[in-house]
Amino acid sequence: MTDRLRLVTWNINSLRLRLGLLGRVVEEARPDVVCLQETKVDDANFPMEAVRALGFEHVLYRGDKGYNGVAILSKRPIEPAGHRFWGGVEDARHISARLADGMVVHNFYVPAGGDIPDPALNVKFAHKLRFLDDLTDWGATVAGDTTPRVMVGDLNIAPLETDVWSHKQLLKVVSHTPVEVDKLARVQAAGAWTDVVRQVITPDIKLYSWWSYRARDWAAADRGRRLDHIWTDGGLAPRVRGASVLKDARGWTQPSDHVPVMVDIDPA
DNA sequence: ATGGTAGTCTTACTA
Repeated sequence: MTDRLRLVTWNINSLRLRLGLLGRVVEEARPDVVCLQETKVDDANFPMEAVRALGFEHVLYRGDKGYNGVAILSKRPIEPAGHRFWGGVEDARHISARLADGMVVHNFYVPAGGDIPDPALNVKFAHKLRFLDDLTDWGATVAGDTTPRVMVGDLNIAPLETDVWSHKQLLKVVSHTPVEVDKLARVQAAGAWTDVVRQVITPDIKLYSWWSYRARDWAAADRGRRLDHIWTDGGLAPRVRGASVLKDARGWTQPSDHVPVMVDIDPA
């Protein structure tokens, strides 16, 4: 019998620059597992000693020099559960880990997709759409699996009207366009995923996990989007006891533009 | 109002 698992996902926007803020998240939230995106560090320079000093003895990471990069930090033993490339581009946007009870955690950093929401004019948007199609194909292969599955990360899509500050004003803005929202729904359906954050914080409530650096006053404008997600398979979803978004982290000194999102999962 | 800010491979690229 193990204790309840506390899982955090956070686009940290440079791990090395924000080791101190990671320490603050760890101190305040006491997570057992932390999934990071945009670590922006290649594997040779991963700050393993600093991460270990925060209490994470079990760490998996894959990075690119200066861009992308994902990591799974764990206080409990984990083993690698595979990784691959998505959408035909070889960058570090996926890593997965298996815990001792068999639960597999997949950590994703979906491409932001650039500014123009047209795959014919914007190769970054085309890559984002192909990435989502690959996630759908993959989901179909794991949907029947009885292994407890968790999928987290910066999916760079805000699917619900209450996931954005203005549904109408963002319909043509990459992250909330109908083509992306439709494709994310296909990913979710194919993999039989449950959005467990919205299971706890119901869709009638506005909820954001990202606020642009470009606002004069991010809190006053509050023009946020919910880009960071935690999904589980249907069997695991009833074991999710709580979900929260650590909005305060956006107001810390030299913050990431994303804030941590967290759930607690009961043992089987 | 087609800007604005932040981080890194820094005078260019990504987000």
